[in-house]
Amino acid sequence: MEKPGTFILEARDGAARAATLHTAHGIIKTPVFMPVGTVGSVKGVAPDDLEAAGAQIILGNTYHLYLRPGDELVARRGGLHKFASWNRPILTDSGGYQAFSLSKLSHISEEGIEFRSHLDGSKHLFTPEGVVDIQLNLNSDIMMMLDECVPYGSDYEYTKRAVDLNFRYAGRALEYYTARRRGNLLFGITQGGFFKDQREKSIEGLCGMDFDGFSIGGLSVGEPKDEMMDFLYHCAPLLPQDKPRYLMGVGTPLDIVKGIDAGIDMFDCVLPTRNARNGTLFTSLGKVNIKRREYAEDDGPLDPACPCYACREFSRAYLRHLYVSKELLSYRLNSLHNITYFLSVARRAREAVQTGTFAAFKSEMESIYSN
RNA sequence: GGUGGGGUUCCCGAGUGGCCAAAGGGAACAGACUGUAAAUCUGUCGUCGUGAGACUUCGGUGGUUCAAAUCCACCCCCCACCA
Repeated sequence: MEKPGTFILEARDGAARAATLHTAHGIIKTPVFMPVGTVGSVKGVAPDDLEAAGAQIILGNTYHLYLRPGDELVARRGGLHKFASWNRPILTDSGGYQAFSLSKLSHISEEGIEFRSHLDGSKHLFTPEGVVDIQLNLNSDIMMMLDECVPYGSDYEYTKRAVDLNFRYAGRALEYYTARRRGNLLFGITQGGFFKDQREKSIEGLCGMDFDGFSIGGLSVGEPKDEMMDFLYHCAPLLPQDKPRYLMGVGTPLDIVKGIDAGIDMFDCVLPTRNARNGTLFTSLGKVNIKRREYAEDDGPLDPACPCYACREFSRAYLRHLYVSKELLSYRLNSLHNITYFLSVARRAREAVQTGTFAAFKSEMESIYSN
């Protein structure tokens, strides 16, 4: 077994890549989609569901797990893998995104990000160093640096200041971790808002540092889709070729395929699980709002091309009934399906890259989600 | 038979003279959701009309009034208690 962090590029098709990333809990085949399990649980499904769906790696969140149940408590339980009974790789986000999504409860300074807990209002300071410690306690395979996610609409001065601060956060996180390095990987997060020169500066600065991988943060934060794609295609090629590239928080099935097209290897998004709970299912035939009346007497499977338990065993009519009735099984089956589908999109993309048919796969996905 | 309470738009339920096509909730029908404070949120929800607006509606009938879901009379149902 290669040492954690080993990244092997296996195939390329245009800018799209197929690779393997070695971690302490196993090998990740990319492109990969990573289901989000913020508090140490992918909402609605159990680890055996995730394995059945083909999940290689899941996310956890530093901010949430630090607040509850506490990273030290998790450490005493033997780390997040053992605590949550998930033996495959885990990536933890740093909490930087929460400074953005919980901006009314947070304050960003040179020292770090101060939060008021959304649970009880208590104050907490996250520093680049402290966030590494928390993630070491969780023992995540891939740790993310504390970053400042620049909100859409921020002006140039604000963005520039954030990019500079982000650069200093990166240096502190890396220096701190290097002094106590174990088998965990630490990824840098590039920012830059919606100014290309700031994006370029952030990438140039971070990628000069010895991170194990690099991500693009701060996209899909409310900007128009065209703008997101413009920045994605501009930034992805600027990231190092020989390290994993991670597009944070993105996206729809088509976004993911376009991300791969731009040269991204890793994706995470709450969309498959959140939308599953809200009745929107992604299928090989496009988006299905399972609550719609038209499915009330539809005896066919949700997605005839999907091998998941929900599609194998149940009809659209039954899935609609479960959703409308707010049955707990609805959340599980819908989540299981969407996760299975997202994972299959990444897996098919990988196969397409390996066989040199990625362009055809991409246009197939574009036609499915054209409307 | 007596006394008291009640019948409101698909359901529950506010409303006791004009600001009422009628609060609120539910149901129904659509839509949103992108490093999860989200099993959440938004819209529509009498009919016709793009719209202004017009028309119909608060158990029934008749009446009072400029104006009635709201007041009066009678009638029809329902509930509780007493005989």
